[in-house]
Amino acid sequence: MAMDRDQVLRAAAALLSRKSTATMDEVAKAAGIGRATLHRHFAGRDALVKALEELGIREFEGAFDRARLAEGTAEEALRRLVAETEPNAQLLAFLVTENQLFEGDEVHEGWTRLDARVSALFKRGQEEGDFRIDLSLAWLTEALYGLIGTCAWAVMDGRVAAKDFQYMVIELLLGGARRSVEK
Amino acid sequence: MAMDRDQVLRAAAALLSRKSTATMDEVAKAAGIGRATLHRHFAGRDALVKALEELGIREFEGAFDRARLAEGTAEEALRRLVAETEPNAQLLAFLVTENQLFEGDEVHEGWTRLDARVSALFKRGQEEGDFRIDLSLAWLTEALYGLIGTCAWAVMDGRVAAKDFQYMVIELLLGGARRSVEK
DNA sequence: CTCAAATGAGACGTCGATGTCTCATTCAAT
DNA sequence: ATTGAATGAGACATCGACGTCTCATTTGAG
Repeated sequence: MAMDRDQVLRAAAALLSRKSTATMDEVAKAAGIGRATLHRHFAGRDALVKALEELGIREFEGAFDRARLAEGTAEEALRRLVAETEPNAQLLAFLVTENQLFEGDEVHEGWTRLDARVSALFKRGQEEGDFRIDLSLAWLTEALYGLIGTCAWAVMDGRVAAKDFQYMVIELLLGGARRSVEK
Repeated sequence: MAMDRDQVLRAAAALLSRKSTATMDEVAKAAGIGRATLHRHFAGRDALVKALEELGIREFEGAFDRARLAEGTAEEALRRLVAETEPNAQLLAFLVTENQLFEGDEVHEGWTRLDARVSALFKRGQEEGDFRIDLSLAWLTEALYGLIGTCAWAVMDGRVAAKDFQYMVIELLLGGARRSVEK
């Protein structure tokens, strides 16, 4: 069975999101190709992870574009963003935890761009009076990634229904657990 | 230099929380003991991780006890819980991501107990009208762990100030990012 | 159909981490 | 001071994953 390089990447992403220590052999099996062919596409494990990172960045830049973060209220934009992000939530979870390992290494420039876009969205929300100003932009950004990743894991483990993903992430992120009076 | 078994465990926890792929040799160095001695304490890497898991469970059971989850409002109890959890937030982050790897293996019974206590706290909050009922108990529990771990990482990376840890976690978890009218 | 390119399966050799072992040294209790 | 236990350093074999290579087979374009 022959697969496009992108299809291989997506299969690898699906596997590695669940089992980040999976062997190259397991990745090849999961992609339905031979290990040799996998090595023909990606020089090694590092190259594979780097390619996954770039796939993720591509996907999320696309998702950010589709979410039209500048339109409507910041809250509406954030809702669209979570919705657009859902298909790649597992990949995000993988990349976020993977990035924890890179200590000294410089962070991929693409992440900086994405962080800046998220941060700008939260900033707009704060300036327009929709979001709290006592939570730092950096923390709101991290919390968004964290909640998406956490919920992706919870869905994988069956603790949260897949259909509830968007609702759970966005409602907790926006409204929190406290029951407010006007609700 | 001789170290107590528990001191070794804490040193290992501190290292592995930041670099989960650290070598047994690195762990030994970090603990200030020889690799042979490390092996005398823990049969192997698996045994070390299992011991770390049990240390974590012990610590968190203690933290839960000190937080007196049954007293006061659920919100107050949750605030105390986050405060008591902070010293071991890195360990929690490590164990949560590590647990993602155990696929078929059964989950440690201690986690089930802890999950039940957190879940019961959120349930109490829902029944007393303090917490929203449209967010499932399982999700609230996962989100608590996720936000603690995410914030622990953010602090390690310097994106969030250590002194803000409790505030950022509890405020986002309870109130969310939205600016509500009565605040 | 023909043939060149790509693939899959497997056989290597390499390397790093692991786990065991030995032995000299240190530590602590007596 | 003496002695037995614990430790640190290092040697050693093992094992798993990796990366490269070969070769028979398949694929696909002409």
